[in-house]
Amino acid sequence: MALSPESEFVAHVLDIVDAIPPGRVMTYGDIAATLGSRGARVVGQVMARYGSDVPWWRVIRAGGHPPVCHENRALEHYRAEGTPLVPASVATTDAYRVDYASARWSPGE
DNA sequence: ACCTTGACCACAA
DNA sequence: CTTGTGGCCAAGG
Repeated sequence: MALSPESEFVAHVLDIVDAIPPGRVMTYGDIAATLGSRGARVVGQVMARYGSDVPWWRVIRAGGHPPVCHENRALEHYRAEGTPLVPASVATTDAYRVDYASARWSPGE
């Protein structure tokens, strides 16, 4: 449910994600802000439904970690593209996290 | 017009 | 670190 394939929102989101260069990432919130909306969740839903055709691994959450159920797949892409990663400490449940401070990208850069 | 669902975000304890 | 709470937006029922 939610979001029609013809929606401008979907087209815009996919366009932005597709424009993210290798080794760079954006957060759902940043994409939403770029769209002029604060609907970070809507962006997530677009990814969930239409992300199959787009480099979704370059879209991460605000904390620097990829989608909860896709961290393993995303990691392979990150290694292949040379995305700056930060190895997590042994005491944390997170296997890794993206160096968001260095890898964050803005459209038109 | 109201309620439910989400690959979310930020803050507080 | 973990939970909880509230807020955000779009579409379906």
